[in-house]
Amino acid sequence: MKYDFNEVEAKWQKYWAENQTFKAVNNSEKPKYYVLDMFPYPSGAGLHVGHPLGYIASDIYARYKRHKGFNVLHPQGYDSFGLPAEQYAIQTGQHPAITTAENIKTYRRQLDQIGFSFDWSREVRTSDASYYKWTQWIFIQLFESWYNNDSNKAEDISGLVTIFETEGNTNVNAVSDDNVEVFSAEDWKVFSSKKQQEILLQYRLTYLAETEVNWCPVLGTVLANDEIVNGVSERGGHPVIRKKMTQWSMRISAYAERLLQGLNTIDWTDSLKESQRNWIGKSVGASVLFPILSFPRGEEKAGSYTRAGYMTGGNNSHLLLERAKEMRANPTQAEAVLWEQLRNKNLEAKFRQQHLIGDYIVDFVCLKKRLIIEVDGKIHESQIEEDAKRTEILENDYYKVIRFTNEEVLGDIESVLENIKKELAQRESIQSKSQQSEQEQSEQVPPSGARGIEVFTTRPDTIFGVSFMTLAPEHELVSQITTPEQKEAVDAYILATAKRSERDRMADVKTISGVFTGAYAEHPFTKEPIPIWIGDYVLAGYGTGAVMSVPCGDQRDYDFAKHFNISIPNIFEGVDISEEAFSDKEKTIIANSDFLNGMNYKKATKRAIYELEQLGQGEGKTNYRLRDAVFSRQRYWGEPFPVYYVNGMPQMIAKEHLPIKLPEVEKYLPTETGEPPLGNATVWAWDTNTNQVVSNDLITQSTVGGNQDKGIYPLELNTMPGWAGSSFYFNRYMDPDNDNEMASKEALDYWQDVDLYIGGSEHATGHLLYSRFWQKFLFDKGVVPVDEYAKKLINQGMILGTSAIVYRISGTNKYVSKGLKDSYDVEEIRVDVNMVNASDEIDIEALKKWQPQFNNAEFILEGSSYIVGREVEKMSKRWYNVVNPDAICAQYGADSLRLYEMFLGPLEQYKPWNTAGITGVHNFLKKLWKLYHQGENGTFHVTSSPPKERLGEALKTLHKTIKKVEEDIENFSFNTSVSTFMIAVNELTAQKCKSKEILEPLLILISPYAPHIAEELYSQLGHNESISTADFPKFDASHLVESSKNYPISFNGKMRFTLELPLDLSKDAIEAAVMAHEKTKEQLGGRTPKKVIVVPGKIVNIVG
RNA sequence: GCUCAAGUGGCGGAAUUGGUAGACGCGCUGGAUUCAAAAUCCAGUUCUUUCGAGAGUGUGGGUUCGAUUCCCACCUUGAGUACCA
Repeated sequence: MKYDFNEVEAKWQKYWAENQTFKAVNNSEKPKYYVLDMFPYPSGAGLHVGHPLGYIASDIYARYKRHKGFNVLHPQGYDSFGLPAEQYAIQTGQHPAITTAENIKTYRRQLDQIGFSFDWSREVRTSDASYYKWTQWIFIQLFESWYNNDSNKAEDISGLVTIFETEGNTNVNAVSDDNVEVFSAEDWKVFSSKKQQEILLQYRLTYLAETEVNWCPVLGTVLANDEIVNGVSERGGHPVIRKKMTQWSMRISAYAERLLQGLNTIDWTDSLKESQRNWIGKSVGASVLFPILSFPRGEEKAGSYTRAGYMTGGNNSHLLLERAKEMRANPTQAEAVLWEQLRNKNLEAKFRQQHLIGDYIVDFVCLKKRLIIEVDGKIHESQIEEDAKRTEILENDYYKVIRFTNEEVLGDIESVLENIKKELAQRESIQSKSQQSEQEQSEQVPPSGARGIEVFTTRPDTIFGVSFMTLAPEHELVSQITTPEQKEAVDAYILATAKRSERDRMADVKTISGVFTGAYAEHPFTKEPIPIWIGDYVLAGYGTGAVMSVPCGDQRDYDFAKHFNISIPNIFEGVDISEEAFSDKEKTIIANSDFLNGMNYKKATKRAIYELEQLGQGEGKTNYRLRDAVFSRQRYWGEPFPVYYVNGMPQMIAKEHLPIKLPEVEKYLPTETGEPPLGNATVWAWDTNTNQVVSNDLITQSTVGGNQDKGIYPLELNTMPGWAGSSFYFNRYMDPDNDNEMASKEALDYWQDVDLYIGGSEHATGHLLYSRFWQKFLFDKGVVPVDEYAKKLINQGMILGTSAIVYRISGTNKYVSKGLKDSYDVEEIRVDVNMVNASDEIDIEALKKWQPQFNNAEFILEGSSYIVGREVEKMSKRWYNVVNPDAICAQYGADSLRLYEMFLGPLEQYKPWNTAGITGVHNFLKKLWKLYHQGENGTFHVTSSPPKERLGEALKTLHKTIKKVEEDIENFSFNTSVSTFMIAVNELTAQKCKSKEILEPLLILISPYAPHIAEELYSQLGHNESISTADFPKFDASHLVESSKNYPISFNGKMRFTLELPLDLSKDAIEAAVMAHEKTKEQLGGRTPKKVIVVPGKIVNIVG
């Protein structure tokens, strides 16, 4: 009987499908084991031989675990939302759902033919509404949550609202936007609903915010940081620019520390953990506030300012103060007149002139009554709008603003005063809590201004080494602090920086450039003025966009200081800094630093932070590089948001109305007005009465809130990014058909987490980070039972192509064989690898037919054949080096493909594919088959009564194999177990073993790797059940006990000959036996050895 | 630049509590079988060699009786990240 692999494989694939052999149950006496593959995006090109590598490895492990008595969950599905289907739709008009369904069909066929033991009953597709219902649900959960730093977890937003209602937000320790205003419970209660919603958005774990995003004009969408490679889009390599847009974001930064710490609890590869650590980018140090001295050195010293006191200006208060001073000195005529009346407390209220409130200078103010009086001259139209805005902001802060014109004041001062009196009488004394605390706070700030430049540093211990500060050119303070003399130079520099693209700036790191702003900051301890520079080596996007420059301790600062001749004070004991900066923390001893003198890095850091805190000018701080993740995409083929807008504020659709299905559109391109593709949908409005998606015509937006408001509102036009659906699919597999929950509690509690996850390392900072984030969130909310979803993760390496190259003699149609090419001037041309055999000879007839240019070509051969050149590179259509698994399966069978992919090399390694080598494993399978078909004419022949004489040897072979294969699988060393099988089969063949006692367990060992042939031979042995759950053979060490050892005898460490000796010999007896041996004497040539090393059971080494 | 991998025959690769380097397979060489080819089987295959032997795991040092394995320095390749303060 011949090994007809095609027939055998088809037979068993059918059997497995019909019997649902690999269906997992959600409860079992057996222990559970969850083996997961990263589900594929079903691309139009189908699978090439590189794709199944990880699936084969995980399948072997899953099958092995079944043999070991586990209830194994091994599911598969499709990450079926994505760009390529959409781009295909744009080109052809074909609906992405149709393309996707077709591609999935191809994938399924290709996967099936390789014989994977997937439980297809649990298949998920991220683009199915029944699936993305739960993607939408999780989005809503994130929206309804905030991150409480005190409990260190996500909590329900309603709890936050309760806190706001009872005590305002002063004591809330949450992860939120940076610029949240402080308010009291009273404040909160009188805020408009819209304002309340706006505030809550600043706390929610998914929030709508104007953010600077990576916009790709060609793709017409935003991209996440991890979707950009070298400044261009990962897909297609299109340029990417920065652009401000209102987008949904995910507050992943809230989880930065837990994402970092969690890495210590999971068994993932070091390189992958390292990638995530880098991406999170934790740095511990201090934030330090450097007050700004607005004047160049010498003109005015710190401490001589008017106390800012109750003044509440922002970062630029010092400048506004100057301006106010100026205005006070030069009042308009009307202002002067009115001030004359107000200053003398004629109205029994204290007024202040040209006073700073927030970021505004108001003409007159009575702080006690919060009444502001403005006197306007002739105002421009344009200013009316700004004044209105200003009034609104001030009124939000409980000020009342009244305005008079110059004419009114000058013409009829009495009635003006009368008006003011009236207003004063109506205003109660207001001294709100927040105002009080504001006052207290500002009383404590240093005299030189309420604010300054905040920097982040990891080396607060070097603070006495600061000799200048550097701001990013984009820093918001730059324009405010620059002195008139420096303005021109600074503007020119900013312009020059802005012109350079991100890429240029990255590429050119050597050129040192920067400009002095003319302004100075004050050192927190020495109170010395420090010049403030701008330079493009400081990045606006990291930390605060400003650094305290310590040239003696940081090479970039050092280079900058050298270049611009700034002093480089040395604050390190016994260190020479004449050539370069000294950045070693370990050896640091601080000097010339007042109270830090003599301390090491650790001590000095602690002390410096303590002293800064005493001054109120700094604190210990941890900074993370991880940014919040933008969650909106301007695409069609993605999950729609369960969101509609009332008054511009986002509203969530209740869970029971999910899923919100993707609407039909005419065109998949952005609309003419620049809206995302969903802007083309005509039925895309939410009816809050019927809770249905309805026609856009019904939207009554113009009368929102009014009598005509029918409760029908526009839906969100963006869709979710690719990583949304893949961030929880591993949980969904546990209970994929559940329509009421993402997965039932029972299913989640039973399966818990993934025991083994196999996939590519390219997802290190994308999918693998986002999914950990969602898992932790779901854990906080009590949805899932564990906060890390994958215990162990292995990255399979990539299988590379081996391109074939022919050499055309330049300017001719002649092609020269590889060995002769050096005598000619040639061009390399890649040709289809499928025409090349194992000896690198190309099939010339096939080549002639392959492309017309070869039709009449002339070939200069080596001997009788044309040898091609080889190049290892990524498998890709453009290199003609793609090998299709369909062809391999047809020619050699799935078992051969599986074995060969494993045999190529270690799983994690990148390795080239060369189809030629597959004959080796294919021959092995044929030999294996033969081992069971040694009867007449190759009929099946296995005996259950063992021939005594050879069974001992066969048992040794078997148990050696059991031991090795078991170790190999546990260590994911699949390549070596294939070798082990070959050795076993070679040995058993040599032994002419026909015994069932040996050949049956052997099949179980092989079955995870080559399941089809194993099933077939197993059934021929008389079994009616699938081999898949047969018990894994038990290793018995007693079969491997040896009585003697073939000792290698080495001289000075070089092995010269071997000597067979009994294992129970003593050290001395071994030495005696070796020394007595003829060859030993020969080697020594009469010399006496200095020393003889005997390691019983291992080696003998003779020195001398 | 930094971080993490990795460097072994013509090729993919094996071997690490330090103990016979090159398992297994491809390719190649020779032979058997065949009219011939395919297929199959057998033998050989790290390099050099004066056939005694000598050298050899990226390079140079070191530790050791003994190093592919441990230590130091360097080179090369791949991956990630990048003026991260």
